This record gives sequence, structure tokens and C-alpha cells, in this order.
Amino acid sequence: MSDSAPEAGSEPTSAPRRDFIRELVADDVANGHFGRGPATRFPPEPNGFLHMGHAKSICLNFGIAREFGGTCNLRFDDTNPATEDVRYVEAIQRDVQWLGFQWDNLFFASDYFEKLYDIAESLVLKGKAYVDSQNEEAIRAGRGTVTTAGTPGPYRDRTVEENLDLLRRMRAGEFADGTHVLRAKIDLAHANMIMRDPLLIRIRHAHHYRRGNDWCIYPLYDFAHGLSDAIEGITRSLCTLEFKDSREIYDWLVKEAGFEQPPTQIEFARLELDYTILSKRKLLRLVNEGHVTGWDDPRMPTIAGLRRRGVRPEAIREFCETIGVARKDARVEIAAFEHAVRNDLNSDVPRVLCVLNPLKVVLTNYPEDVVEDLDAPSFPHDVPKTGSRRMPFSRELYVDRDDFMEDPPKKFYRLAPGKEVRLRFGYLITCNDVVKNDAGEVIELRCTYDPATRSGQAPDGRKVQGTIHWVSAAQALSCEVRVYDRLFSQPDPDAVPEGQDFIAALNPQSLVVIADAKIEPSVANDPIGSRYQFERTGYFMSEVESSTPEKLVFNRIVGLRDSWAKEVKRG
RNA sequence: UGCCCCUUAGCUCAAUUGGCAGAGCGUCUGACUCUGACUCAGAAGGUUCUAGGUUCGAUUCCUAGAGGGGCAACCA
Repeated sequence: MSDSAPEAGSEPTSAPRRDFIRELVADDVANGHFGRGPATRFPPEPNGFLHMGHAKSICLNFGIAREFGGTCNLRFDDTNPATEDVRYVEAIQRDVQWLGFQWDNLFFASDYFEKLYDIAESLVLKGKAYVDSQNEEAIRAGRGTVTTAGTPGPYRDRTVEENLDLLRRMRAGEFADGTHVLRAKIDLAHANMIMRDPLLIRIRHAHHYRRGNDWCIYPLYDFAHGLSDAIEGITRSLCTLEFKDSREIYDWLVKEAGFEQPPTQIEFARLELDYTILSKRKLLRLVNEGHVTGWDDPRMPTIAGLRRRGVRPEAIREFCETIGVARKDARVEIAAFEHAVRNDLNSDVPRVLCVLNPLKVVLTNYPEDVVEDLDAPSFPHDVPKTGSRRMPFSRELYVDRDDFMEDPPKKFYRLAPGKEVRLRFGYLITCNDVVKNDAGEVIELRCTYDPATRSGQAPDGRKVQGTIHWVSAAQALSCEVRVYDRLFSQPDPDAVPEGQDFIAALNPQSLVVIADAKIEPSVANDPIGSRYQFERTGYFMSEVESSTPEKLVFNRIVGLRDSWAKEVKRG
């Protein structure tokens, strides 16, 4: 490399942001630290569906493998027979692939049980582990507290022979659950609670979704995780901050097990999102208690829920990139996610007109039996895509109730008595009369159109401030629109008064179903699952699970930015 | 009365390793516009948690303190 000015075109391809983890991996590659290429893994327990927090981890682990020419495994950390299920294994694989990633190897920690057992025996042989036969309470008491040291129990100094015999009989299934555990022999007074003779293996006579009933001694996380990484030749084991204290036992175990150049654990902050909960345990509660329709409810922050809602994997990946990776707890604004979703859809999906809350408009000076076809481009001028559709126009139309006010405030650009607006892709119309029912509710607007303004422009040069969306009443399709909003009504759903929990923070308006919205007929033959921007409203997708040829059902993916709503809110 | 981690703009993160504190999102203003969208331009927003110390120079190194978080599951 010379010091001379870079030549045109030699500009480095705008390097992606380097977080502290990527810096380390880049250093590994440059210096050949592990004697092998970068190897990561994504290690979910198959006890629930993947959510945005997992997406962050997936983008990190698979992204690093991709960027540095390394490998990334999908490993199921299935060491707890009580909570796991094939159903989750299948859902997780589908979600990872949908996000756009493919694993180099598919592994299961439950395939390592024999290897882990062999390591357990070797630890016993070295006097580094022992079988403890105290009950659960005694073990807990013997561990001490964060401020007081623990004390050795009565079985801590069993002979190697006795430990080996008991361990083998544990494996043979001779003992009941809870009668014995294998513990590492480290230090009951260790400053790090994790290191106070951590439990390695416990007895569970239970059905495991993959092992059936053939195995009854299950390794615990601390024992299984690091050794599984080491068995797979992982170089950097990425996990979240709460495992910080586990790193010490991780290092202890891979060293005692004799791995050369073992993996190193690196911790990063787990994702927290405004107005959202990202905890499998709590999400499971929402499912089980029926607050949502399932793991794939479009309001859920799960990958399956977001997919069903209409969010695309590109948006999730872009979001994960913008939030970065750091070593401190972080709560990300939901606005950042919504921005990524809009940004992804804006340049790609066609525009369409849909009236969510129909209000009839009769054009009193338009002939009764005429239907015109108006040409409507499907993309705005700044989206480099072509295409258009025909929109029928007639005497009776629908516009959105939000676009009319009988007594509007200043700066209301839409329809009001005596005011003129432009119909998108169509004529200028002026509101003359307001028809009300007995209850005093507005049920119809009587307007006149200016026949000279079919182009949307007035020949005399007069300007209108507002352009509103509309559909022709006779040709419009009736459809159902599900307007989804945040699942929780406060930024931190756990910040509820004493005695309540996050359930109390649920947003009662998180789903508003509009049974009879009116959409332009051009969408009739589009495949179900198509995404659109409903102009001036938001992004929507017809839902495969609910739509029928007779009646389309649309999910709102995300609303458009709405500076008028902000103006109104400000008063 | 323990151990460990964290603290830079409203939010998320940078700062080439001790050298003029920046970016994206958000907010506000303006331009453009047949979407109050998009796009573009601009602005506001900082005692870098506090107090000392080292240094010509500290966001960066040291000490103490404050605030936040994690660890005492036979869960992961």
C-alpha cells in the first residue's frame, strides 16, 4: 500500500459497521488465532418460536460467517426434555431460512449426550467432578448467597471409584429423579456464584422428543453449551449479556476436557424493543392465555407473526444492521423498526386505492349511467418501476370518513362544505351538501365535479391543497382490513403498578377489524399474499390464511408516516 | 453488604486505540409533490454520569463515588 491519494474507484466498498465482535473476528482471521476459519453457531432451545431478539442473533452469527468466509451451524440446545418439541424445531428451521440464511451444519445437543457423558467420566477420574446425593434444598443451602460463602456438603469427598460407580448407575437408570447429580468440584466459596460446584448432570426419567426414553441423565446448560461449541469447532461463541458469569465455567470446562484452542464466549446485549415483549416465556403466556391467536398472530414480535403480518425478511435484516451490537443493555425505539419496514416496501410494492371507512359521495352533476376508465400509474415518480391500472369512475363514490370534516380546523386540506379537493388520478370535486341521518351522523356528501379537470389539473390554473383517495361505489370490492397496532400500550410493558404484570399493559386497540372496506377492483386477480401500499394509509398484504376468492382479507403491515396526525395531536 | 458488566445527542451506535465528539432513526423548518407519503436541503439537540489524578492534551488511562443491569433454577 502506498501513501499516495487513492485512485478513483479504489474507494473501499463502504465497509459495513464494525461492531466489537466483528473487530475480534477480523483480528482472528488476520492473525490465524484458531488455526481454522471463523465458525459460529445459532443455538436455540426448541421450546418456542423465534422472535426479533433471535433475529438479531441470527443476523450476527450467520452474518459473520458470510462476511468472513466462515461457517455457521444451527444447533438445537435440546437438553431439557420437559419443554421441547419437534414442532418448534421445524418452526425454527423454517424461520431461519425465511430470514435468508442457510446453516452449514444442522446439529442437536441431544446427539452429544454420549460424548458429554464421556467427558463427565474423565472429570470424575481427574477428581474434578463428584456425585452429590443431597436433595435440591440442601444443595441450594450449601451454595451460600451472593454475600456469604457456601460450605462443602457431605458427599464432596467421595472417592473416584465411588463417584464413577454412581455415575455409571445414574446412566444405567438405577436411580430416581433428584436422588443424585453430578457436580464440578471447584470452590464453594468462589466469588462467582456459578463456580460454586455447578451442577453438570441431573437425572430425568422423561420422554425426550428426539431421544425418546433411551436416555435419563440430562446435561445442564453450563455443561452442555461450551462443550457442544468445542465439539463443533466453533471459534467465537456469541451469547447475550446474562451469560457473562457463565464464561468462567465455560472456560474451565473446555480446558478440563482438553480441547486445544477452544472457543471463546463473547457476550452482547439482548434486544429490547419499545411497546414489545421479547421473552419466550412471556410470549408463551400470551399464546396460552389466548391474548393472541397463536405464535404467528400478526401482532406477535415472532418471526412467524411478522411474516404473517407481511413484513419481509429484508426489513428485519436491515433493522438488525442499523441497531448494531454493543455491550450495554438497550431498548430500541419501535420507530426504528417501522422505518425499516416502510423503507423496504416503499421502493417495491404497487400503489392501490382503498377506502377504509367508506363515506358515500354523490356527484350531482355526473351522468347516472356513465362509467369512465381513469389511468392510474402504480408507482410514484420517484420509484423506478412501471405499470398502471384502470380505475372505474362514476357518479357514486366512496371516500374515507377521515377525509371529511364538517367544521374543519385551519390547515385541513381535505373535504369540507364548500371546499374543493382533487380525487387521486381524477377530477376536482367540491362539496355542496351534507346529508345526515336522524342521529345527526353524516351519511352522504353531495358534490359537484369539474368536467374540465379529468387530468387532475384545472385549466384556469387554480390550485387545490388536498388530494384524497376514493373508489367507485358500484365497482369497488368489499374487503376486510385488519388494522394492527402495537400489542402493548406503553413503551415498557413490564413497568406496571405493583401487583400487576405485563398482561395489564396489553393494548385493547392492537387489532381493529374493518369488516367492510372498499378497495379498487384492479386487485381482484392478484395472487393472495400480494403486498400493496394503500395510498395515504399504509402498507398492506392480503392474508393467505384468511382470504377467499369472494372476500379478500388484508393485514396492515405498517402505517405511513402521518404528519397530519401529529399536527392534530398537538392541537 | 460479595463478584462481574455497563454509562457519549430523545433512541441505537461511532470516534482510525490519548489528538477539532460524528452517523442512522426520531423531532422541527424549508423545497418538491396529483400520497399531509417518498425524496432533497437545513436546524435544533452534548458539562462524553460525577469528583479527583496522570498527561502538552482524557470520551479514551488510573482512583473513588453515583446510577443501571446480571449472578444464589436439578431452565436455557
